[in-house]
Amino acid sequence: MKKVKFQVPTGMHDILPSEEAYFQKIYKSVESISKFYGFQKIDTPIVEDAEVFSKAVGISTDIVEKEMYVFKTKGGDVLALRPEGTAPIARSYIEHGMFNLPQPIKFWYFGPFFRHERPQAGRFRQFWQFGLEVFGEDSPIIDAELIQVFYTILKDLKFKNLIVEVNSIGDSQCRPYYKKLLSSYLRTHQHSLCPKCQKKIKDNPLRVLDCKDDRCRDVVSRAPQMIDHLCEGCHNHFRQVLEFLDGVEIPYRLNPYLVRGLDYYTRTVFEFIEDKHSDENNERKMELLGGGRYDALVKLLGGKDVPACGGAMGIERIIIAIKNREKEVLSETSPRIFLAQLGSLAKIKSLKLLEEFRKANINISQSLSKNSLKTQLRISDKMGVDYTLILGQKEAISGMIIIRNMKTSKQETVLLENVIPIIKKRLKK
RNA sequence: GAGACCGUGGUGUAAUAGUAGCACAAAGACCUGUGGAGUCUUUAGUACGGAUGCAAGUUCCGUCGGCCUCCCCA
Repeated sequence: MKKVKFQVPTGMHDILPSEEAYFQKIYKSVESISKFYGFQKIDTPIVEDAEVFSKAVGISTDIVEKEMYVFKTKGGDVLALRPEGTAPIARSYIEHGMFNLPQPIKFWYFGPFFRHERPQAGRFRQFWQFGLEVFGEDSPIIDAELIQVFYTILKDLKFKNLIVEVNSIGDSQCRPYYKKLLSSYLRTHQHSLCPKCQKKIKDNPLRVLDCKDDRCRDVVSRAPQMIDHLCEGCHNHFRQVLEFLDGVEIPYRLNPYLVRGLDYYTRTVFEFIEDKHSDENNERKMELLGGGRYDALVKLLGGKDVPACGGAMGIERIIIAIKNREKEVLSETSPRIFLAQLGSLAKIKSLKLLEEFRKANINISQSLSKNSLKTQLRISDKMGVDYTLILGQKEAISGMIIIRNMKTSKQETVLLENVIPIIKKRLKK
């Protein structure tokens, strides 16, 4: 082979068969649990009108401002590779008049998303997300149910020590007031903030809250908190969400500094992290999942005034966490039966037999192109099958077949037409 | 967008500036009647471009990638 000329674009990756096992495991888990809780699958295009995102996510957010892949089509449309999943689904909800369907309406999705960022641990330019969205219901039970479904999924994927961080960031009634309060507080302590945060005071004071700079944290720790300034509606809503979470015994932690980077959120916001009770290797906590309520989004995108709530989980991050935790490497389930053949008549009969196995829904492997029995047994051994069927010239002529137990090396000769029922029985043991 | 470190066959690793080697993996043969082993053979590499120098995997510069941090987020 000569020099490799092409390689995957920066920050993107091929999902090779060995990696695919992890995706499949996660997919199966999210699919069955989502379905159980009444979510329906939805897929939207990989690209959308760029304005869908600039309007929904916010024109001044990093995601839209710096990280979106935008291009112009031949027809002149300005499209963007989707950087997140909520806005497109809201668009679809509006476009198809789904507010005329019985509400609430619940969706789940699983697919690739794109952000032009500098890649690093658990962060890619093409990454996969699983997400849930609920439209048309403002009851706090929805917020709690959503958190519970995500929690159940992560539990199903064997996550332990999960902590849900929650906060309420208010709505259009109370947030503007709080923003003013916060920025005037911050302004009086401007000199003790990091330079970046000093700039944020004016247009996005909320972001100062989750700055990691020690100076800012100090100032923030004495700052007024949103939860103390919620309007009555938001306050009640949040209180009920917490009550429901208590009811289902989900471990949560109030984090008054939790704000999200997307503009469309209102009221409840949440993030899931895995609590690494400070092991010797002080791993940074990685956000596995994030979401919240976005009651104003549908209207903002031109629909009716429909409340909604949702969240999304980063598949690659889940996989990293699983790999950190489990030594054993996941692999796709391999067949437990191998068919070895010898001679041209046996080859022909093998083709027929394989088809019978397929119809009987039994996974069977083979290597028809190999002639040496030794080679075939070696291959079957490497695959780790339980039984190898040997169809040689003698057997092919007399209508028999050998079943070899690979563990005990014992073998028996049976009638060819009986082999499937016999194998079925054996596999059940 | 800023910064740190790194880049040798498919993988893992060697090579004071002086013959790019080893192991594993893979393919084939022994082997068309019985696997886990063996023997033999084969495949395959200094990311790319430039500079210095008799000589560069090794030094220098640039590019491209990887990885990690900041930022932000899933």
